[in-house]
Formats: sequence, C-alpha cells, structure tokens
Amino acid sequence: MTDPSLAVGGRREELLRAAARVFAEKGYHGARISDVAEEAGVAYGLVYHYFRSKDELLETIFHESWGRMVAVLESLADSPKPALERLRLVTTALLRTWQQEPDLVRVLVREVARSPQLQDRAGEFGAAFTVIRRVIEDGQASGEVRSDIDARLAAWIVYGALEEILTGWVLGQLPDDDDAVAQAERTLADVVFGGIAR
Amino acid sequence: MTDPSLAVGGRREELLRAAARVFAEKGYHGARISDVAEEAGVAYGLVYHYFRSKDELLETIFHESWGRMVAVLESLADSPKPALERLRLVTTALLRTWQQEPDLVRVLVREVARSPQLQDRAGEFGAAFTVIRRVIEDGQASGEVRSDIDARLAAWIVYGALEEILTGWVLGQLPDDDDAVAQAERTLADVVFGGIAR
Amino acid sequence: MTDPSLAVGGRREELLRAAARVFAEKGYHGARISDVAEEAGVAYGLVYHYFRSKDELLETIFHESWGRMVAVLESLADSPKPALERLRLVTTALLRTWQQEPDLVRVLVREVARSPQLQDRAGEFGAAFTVIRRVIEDGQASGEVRSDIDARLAAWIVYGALEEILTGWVLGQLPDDDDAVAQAERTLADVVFGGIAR
Amino acid sequence: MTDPSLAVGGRREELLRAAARVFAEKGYHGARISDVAEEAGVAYGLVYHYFRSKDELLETIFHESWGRMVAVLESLADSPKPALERLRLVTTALLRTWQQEPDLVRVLVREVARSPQLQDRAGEFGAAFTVIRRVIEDGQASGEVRSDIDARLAAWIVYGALEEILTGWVLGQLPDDDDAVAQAERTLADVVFGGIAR
DNA sequence: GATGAATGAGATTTCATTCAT
DNA sequence: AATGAATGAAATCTCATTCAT
Repeated sequence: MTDPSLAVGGRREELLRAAARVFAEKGYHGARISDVAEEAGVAYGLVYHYFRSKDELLETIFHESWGRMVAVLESLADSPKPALERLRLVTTALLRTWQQEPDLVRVLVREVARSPQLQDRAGEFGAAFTVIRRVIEDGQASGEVRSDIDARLAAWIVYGALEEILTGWVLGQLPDDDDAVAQAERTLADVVFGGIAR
Repeated sequence: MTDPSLAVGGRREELLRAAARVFAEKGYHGARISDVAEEAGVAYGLVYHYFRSKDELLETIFHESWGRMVAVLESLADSPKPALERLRLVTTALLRTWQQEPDLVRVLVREVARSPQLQDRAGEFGAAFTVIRRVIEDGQASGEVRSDIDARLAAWIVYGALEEILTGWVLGQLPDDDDAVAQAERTLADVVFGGIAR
Repeated sequence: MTDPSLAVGGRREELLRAAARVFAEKGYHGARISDVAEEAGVAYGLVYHYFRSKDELLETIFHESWGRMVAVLESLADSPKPALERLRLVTTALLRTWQQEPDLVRVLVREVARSPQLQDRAGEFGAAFTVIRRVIEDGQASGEVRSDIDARLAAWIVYGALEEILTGWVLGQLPDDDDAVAQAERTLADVVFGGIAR
Repeated sequence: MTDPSLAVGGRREELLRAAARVFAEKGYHGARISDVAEEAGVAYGLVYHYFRSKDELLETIFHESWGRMVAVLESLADSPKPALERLRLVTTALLRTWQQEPDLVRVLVREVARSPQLQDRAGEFGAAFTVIRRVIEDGQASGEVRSDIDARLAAWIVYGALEEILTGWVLGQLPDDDDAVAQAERTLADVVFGGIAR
C-alpha cells in the first residue's frame, strides 16, 4: 500500500483522521471502533495494532492536535508586535482552525472539552489559557490594556467566547461561511477590545 | 422566584436531584441507572416507574430546570431598567445559579449542551440567547450599546464567557468563594461593557 | 420459577452447578459463559448478575466446595481414633468425593489445582495438607508412625498419590467402578502404611 | 545421556526453550505467541516459520522432551540391578530433572498433563507409568515387592507422589536446595518402600 | 408503589494466524 | 530467513429495559 494520495503520515495518522471524522459525526459514545475502521478502510483489529483502546484514540487525537495548536498560539503570542495585535492573531488562529479542520474542532469542543475526565486534561487545555493570559498581561505592562481587570479572568472570558463561537459553528447554529467567519473575528475583537458600551 | 432548581419533595424530584448529582459526577454516559437509584436510596426498577428511560431523565432535568431558568432571565430582562443594567442582572443571575445548584449547572453545561440531540433542544437553549440578545438590541435602540456590532454574535460571546466561568468553577480551576464570584461578576461586566483596551 | 426439583439453593447455586458441569466437560478455557447459561437454562446476562466474571465463577466453585471439603476432613481428623485409622478415613473421604461429585473433582483437579494462579490459592489448598500432616504427626507422637520420616514430606506424598488416583479417574485411565474404587482405597492405605517392600 | 532437555542450538530450539519458559510462567492459555517471540528476541511472525501453530509448539515441547525422558527412564529400568534399586534410580531421575529444567517440568506437569487432548497423549504419558509399573512387577516376580498390591495402582501412587513433590518445588512451597532434594528422594523411597507405619 | 431477578443486544477487546515485503 | 502490518472470528462483559411478584 503506497497510495500517494495520503501524503501525510502512514496508517496511524490515517486512522487518527478517520477517528476524528467518525467521532465528529456520531460523537465519541455513538461511534464504534468498527465505524472508525470502516471509515479508514481497514479491518477493525488493525485499530488495536496502533492504539490500545478506543479511549486512547480520543486521547491521542487531543494530545497531538492540541499540542500543535498550542505551539502555533505560542509562536503567535511571542511575535514582536503590540499585545492587542497579538491577541487578535491568537483568537483569529483559533477561530480559523474551524475552517481548516472542522472535524477536529468538533471533537475537541464536544467530546474532549466537556468530558468528565476534563480534570485530567486541564493542564494541557490550560496552556491555551496561559498564552492568552500572558498576552493580556503584556498589554497591561505596556499600557495597551486596562490594569483594573484581572488578567486571568479576562483570559477565561476570551477563551469562553471563542469556544462558544466555535460551538455555534459546530452545532450549525451560527453561519460559518467566509463572510460570517470574518465578521465573527471582527466582532470578537471589537467586543473584547472596546466592550459593547458606547 | 429566582430559584430555577428542581422542585423539592416527592420521590420523583428526589430521583431527579439524584440523577443530576450522578450525571454531574460521572457524565451521562458514565452513569448507570443503578447509580442513580443507589444515590436516591431506592431500588433501580423504581426509576422506571417515574421515567420512561435514562434519556427521559436527562430530558426532564433539562426541561424543568432550564424552563425555570429562562423564566427568571426573562423576568429580569423585562424589568423597566436601563439595558446594560438588565444585562448585568441577567448574567449575574446565571452565575449565581452555580452557587445554588452546581450539579445542575454541570449537567446542563456538559451533558445537555453537547448531546447529539442538541438540535432538538436548540430552541429551548436558544431562549437564553434570545433573552441576552434582546437586551443588547434594546440597548442599541436606546443608544446605550454600540450599533456597529452584531447583537446576535455579541450575545453568543457573552454567553460563552458565562459558560466558561461556570466551567472554571465546575473544574475547580477558578476560585468560587463569595469574593471571587463577586469579582467574576464585576470583571465580566467590565470586559463586556467596556472592553479591555484602555 | 419454583421448580422443586432443584431442592438445594436458588439460582446462584444452580449456576455454580451448571458451571462445574460445563467446566468439567470443556475445561475452563474451552467453556464459554453462554455455555454455562445454556446449561443452567437462563439468559446470558444473568450469570453476571450473580458473578462478576468468568473467573469469579471458577473461584467461587473452588472456595465453596474446597471449604466444605476441608471442614469434612478436619472433622474426620479430629475424631477420637488411632492416627492411622484417621488417616485412612481422610484419604477415603477424598477419594469418595469422586463418586459423589465427579464434575467438581474434575474441575478442582484439572482447572484449579494446576492453574498459573495456584500460588494465590496455595493457602487454601494447604489446609488439606495441614490436616494430613497433623494426623501423621499425631501418629508419630503416639508411636503409630515412624519418627524417622519428615511429616510434611510424607503428607505431600500422600496428597500427591490421592490426586493422581483422582486424575486417573478423571481422565478415564483408571477404572472407577465401585470395586476399583474400593481396591484403590485399600491399595493406597497398604502402600502408605506398609510400603511396597516385602 | 541423562538430560531430557530440549536440545541446544538453532533458532528452532531457542524458540522451544523460550516457549517453555513463557508457558511455565503464564500458562499455555495465558501466553501469547508474541510473548514467546519476545522472550526469544525475534519477531513473532518467525514463530510460524518453525511451527504451524501455538498448539504445535506445546506439542513439540512435550514430544521431544518427554520422549527423551522416557528413554532415560527405560534405560534405567533396564539396568541389571535389583528392582527396588532400579525404582529408586527412576524416581530420582525424575526428581532431578526438576533441578535441570524447572520450566520444562512445570509445563509438562501443568499444561500438558491437564489439557483436554490428553487422551491423544495418554499413550506417551503412559510410557512413564509403564516403566514404573514394570519395575514394580519385576520386583514382585523377584520377591522384592509384596504380591498383594496391584502394580498398576502402585505405579500411579508413586507417580502422583513424584508429581506432587515437583509441584511443591514449582510453587515454592517445598524447599528445593540440594539437601532438601536429597531428603525428598530419601523420604520418597522410605515411604514407598517401607510405608509410614512402624 | 416498590423490588430486584432476568433478558439480550451490542460493544470492546484479544490474539492466533496470514501474508506482503 | 525474517519482519510486523493486517485480518477477523470469537469471547467477555455492560447495562438499559422488562416483568413477575
């Protein structure tokens, strides 16, 4: 099997992508291992050749994609630009992921971010908070951001707004065509930076 | 009436409260009917006298509590006060519920909001968004709120911020003593109303 | 279901007996839970109502039957008779079990006594050794038994001889009609008591 | 040649020894082909170059080692010595094998002797009984052994005693240092030859 | 109302075996 | 000879739901 259409990765990555698609469509609990195998076009025992359990599949999807995501966010947060500009870059990057990898976002938003074991993954999720919080604190240090608000709570609020917009898209309750995405990016920045009050 | 909790008294309500506790702790899928029965101190066959299925249990928790919640929010949103003041009342009411019924909030946030059948409940969930959105539109009409942002997206953002703070409390990652709750209320209002930019 | 033919015990005991029969016929590994359920005439899942796992089924058969067995042996060993007579009673009781509960003996001999986890059960098995050893030591004290042999090793040898005869019956390699059983009892006693040398 | 062990040298023999070690530790059913391969330090596909199946592995261990063992016993039984002396040589040879190849003994005792297909191997196993029995019958002919006991049953008893002592060593319940082994040999001969009665 | 025994569909997981390289 | 990816039958176990008492 040397199908060149699967440019990136081998069977393992193929399975991870198939799993993300299936979990996205049916939910983690609604998906059977055989669905994943079928989606990947392999026998279902093969899933267990690469992953110890169904749970490890979800865990791996989370770890690897979230790790990449956090790396991107950190590089954006470290660029030599004004804090507010960097904050905009970070939030935009998070929102854009939806368009690039909707299945992945769907899984992260619906299955991982709200699972009962979220506790265990809090640390990894927290890395994204930390990025946002650090940018906000930079802004307070540079005078771009008000000093009378708690940076940690503000980061929490920003992250929640982001996740809810993504959720709206995931659930099909907010329009997600290119224009709508651009508008969402703008509105989020407007509200976060300038508030809603006139 | 500012208490959207499940009404007290009677086996049925006892079971609903027990189910909320169990679902909150283990998640809907991780919870067994026998766990619910055990938590309520009854035989598990009895659950089926009061509810047709496990799903109906969740459905009932959602309907009865969310309906009350929306009623409370609507009454607050309809009071003859400035729009921003009403918005603050609404968000505060949502946050305060956490303190009164943490298990309930946990279930609503984690289990109901992400279930595959969310489509069916979108209307009911949307009622809360609608309340927030209407208040924001009122504010735009009265000039209290900027007209250059989309009220619907703004409502979405506000709701997301709220839910994230609740999640932070649920996960024990944000302090939830009285002072911290008050501060969260203030910060949320500050950010939403005035933005973070100086 | 109030079938009076199953005079002893309820469903649980019915299942244990069925499991012993199935394990005896197919071996522990060759037996499926569904075989046990079918043999007992109940639905599959019911087995798990009474026992946590297939292993617990085997474990329970062992515990309960071995416990009864040891109690019998101990009562025989404690009777106010000469040591050699008591030793004969004990060995005879063990051999007679084959005729009374062949399936049980088959399971104990083939599945339990040689399982890799035998270590864990050594203590319980050891109770039978202890009975035999104590009788031999009593005999040494009273002068009935030679003092120049190690009681522990002698007990081990007696027990091994017993188990091998049972194994011969289990595997159908030794005749087990009433006469043959009586002869085996006699020969065992002869050899153990008097040796084979003339 | 008094070494019934699996012949040294070559991948095939390496695999047989590895299999014996793994079967001894985990039991036949608890052992995976991959465990055997890992123990031998080869890829597990290779096992299938040398053996058709897992079962053939066990079968081969049995045939090759048991065949050698029986040959050794037969040569001892055929030596021109008194019957009781030859019996002592035979039992001692069996016990000594334990010290040389404990894993092998463990497998023969626990896995082969109790497998459901034992019927097929009964003949081969029986060869050892036959050796013992023949020596006893020789003894009866020569007057060394009492004629009033059944030689076949006596052979079973002797074999059972042997196996139980081996089991005690396998399970670590009997001491197996050189002195203890020598004492076991002596005690076994004492009991079998002279009985325990004074 | 209340109990918990009984059912059985359905899912995960294991692992001997095959086979392409 | 050697590797290990790939297969899939088969087994265990779970648990929502039903039902007799």
